[in-house]
Amino acid sequence: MSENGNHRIPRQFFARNALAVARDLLGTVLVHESPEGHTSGTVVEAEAYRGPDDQAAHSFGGRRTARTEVMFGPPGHAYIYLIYGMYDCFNVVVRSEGLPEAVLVRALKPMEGQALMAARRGLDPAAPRTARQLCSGPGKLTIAMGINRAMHYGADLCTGSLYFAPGDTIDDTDVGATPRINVDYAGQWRDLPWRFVVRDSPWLSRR
DNA sequence: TGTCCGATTGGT
DNA sequence: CCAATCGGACAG
Repeated sequence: MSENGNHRIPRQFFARNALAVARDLLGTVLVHESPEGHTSGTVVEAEAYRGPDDQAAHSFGGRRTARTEVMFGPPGHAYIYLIYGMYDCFNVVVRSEGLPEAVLVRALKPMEGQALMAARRGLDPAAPRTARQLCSGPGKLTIAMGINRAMHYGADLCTGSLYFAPGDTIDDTDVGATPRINVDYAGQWRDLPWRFVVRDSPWLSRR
């Protein structure tokens, strides 16, 4: 369907290190214009992954395989991977070609198309607690937004139907930084505060 | 080819 | 706390 005023955040925005992009992605709006309908949500939680030095990153050690290939390409494309054999996680490739960095989008505040999101998630759209469960985790938001690896791996987020649009500007005082979730295997990188959140947002992952 | 395990989630 | 579930990474 047609858009009114929404425009895509330009590739230049993503051509920076993962920490800067993860922080600045807070407040922007992830939009997916899919055949089934239009959904969108404001980013409230994102994590930075910096390969090849970052032991938590899939690109650690310069690991370049069919899965991580897109991380080595130009910024502004989707890196999507299957986790635990069940869920797809959505990342934006950042920095520049040859430097495999990415930002994992972990939670959104649902905006447009919440009924469609609930349907995709198999939740009762009328239940009072549903809104909170729609996009409060990386595996949940891909389902709610209709994002999957078959359709979106490597997708150009600056030209296609899946993109980020400008949204709220989040002041530094409203940004929290904590260690990333579930990266206990990452040695000294485990405790780095590379998870950025909108402070006190009710839409974050993990209750 | 075989084995191990995960950037998660939802139920016990 | 724990099972679900399967592709990727790597050893042999």
